[in-house]
Amino acid sequence: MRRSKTEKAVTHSKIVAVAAKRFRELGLEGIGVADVMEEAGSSVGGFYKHFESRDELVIEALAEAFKDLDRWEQEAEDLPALLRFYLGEEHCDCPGTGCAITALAGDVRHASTGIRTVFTQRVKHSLGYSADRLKGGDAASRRARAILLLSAGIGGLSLARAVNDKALSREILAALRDQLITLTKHPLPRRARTEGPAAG
Amino acid sequence: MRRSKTEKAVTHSKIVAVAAKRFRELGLEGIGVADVMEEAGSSVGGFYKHFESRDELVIEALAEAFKDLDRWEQEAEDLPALLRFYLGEEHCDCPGTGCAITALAGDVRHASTGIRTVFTQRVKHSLGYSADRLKGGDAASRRARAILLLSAGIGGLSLARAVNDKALSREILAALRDQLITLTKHPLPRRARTEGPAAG
DNA sequence: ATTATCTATAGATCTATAGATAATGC
DNA sequence: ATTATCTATAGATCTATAGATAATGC
Repeated sequence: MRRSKTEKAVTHSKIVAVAAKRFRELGLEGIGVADVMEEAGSSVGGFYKHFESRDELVIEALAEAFKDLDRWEQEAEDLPALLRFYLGEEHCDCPGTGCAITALAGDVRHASTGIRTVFTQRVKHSLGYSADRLKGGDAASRRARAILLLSAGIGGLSLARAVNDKALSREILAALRDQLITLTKHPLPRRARTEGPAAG
Repeated sequence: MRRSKTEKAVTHSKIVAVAAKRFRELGLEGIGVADVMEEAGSSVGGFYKHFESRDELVIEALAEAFKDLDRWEQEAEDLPALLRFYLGEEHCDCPGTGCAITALAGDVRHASTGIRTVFTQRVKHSLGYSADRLKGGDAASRRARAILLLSAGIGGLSLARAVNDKALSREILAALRDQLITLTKHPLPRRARTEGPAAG
């Protein structure tokens, strides 16, 4: 029954890989430890020799899922190409292998501090990535547009997935692809700075 | 122990009101039937004389929560005013009394068909509302911009709430208020229509 | 007689732990 | 001897139901 240390590491990786997929697909509360272990080819009892708690698995699974983002960022030719993928129908239909920020933003609000911290770091990274690659405008404009692009991408993909109507889902994706790609190239018209802190 | 029919209706309303608040605050799986009943001043056993299932409560609670959206839409002076509220710090800090689309978009993806259908209807309504009030451009431009505004609003608010860093949260809200208000007034520059179906 | 609500609980989860088993690694 | 994994289960949920209680409404 006992395996070697290298085999344990393989088991560990399998568990994290399954979790990284299923948490994105089903939500952070959508699958239990026992089912993750079974899908990884192990049984429940061994779980706590790999992780101190379920939360620790979530944190490792998040880090694992973020590696997909890293890969897409590295491989994308430019921001428009990344957006075409990000707002594409395949990405929309496969949350389990897709962006973990979008898949889990809603759940992270209710999660532990550790989970939220890992998530927050990745959001900061993604904003920096986009801001560095935007065309036109000054640094502040690019930073603001990065926020707009990320927000619209996350919100649009979340909507397209939540909604029960395929035509609407496709329409949302297409409209965002079109407009967000435009926004990578041109800054928005500057408007009079009437913004106070925030309206109640 | 038994109460009159009118009193039962009051009890029913209390249950739905508590659920409408707590589901937005804690997520659709974040609070159980027993706790909702207790907070409404009743006990678990009576629940299924009011609702056929927990799902039915969720559907009624969603409808109740959407009434807040109706009210804001009616009372807002114009779209910029609505956005200043929607992306304001108070709304961000109080999901329990805020927009149910944003609060529950992530959860709805994993919910039953009945829940998703009610949600979808409301998304369609909100898109129509925004499109009707946008300035500039043709109907297609306004429809597309309505999608962009709703997506960015939902995504930005979700991010601002998920993130662990108050400064970042505030920055996201401010950047979106600024840019989305601009987008209510001016159409985006038209770009060459190179969009195919969707990239893989 | 009907029924709105209550207490109590069945049955199905889910996280975490206990103890056994058998292979690794000193 | 140590330990990676297994089976089994404790203990804490959570949805839904059963049966009792007492006030409503015919």
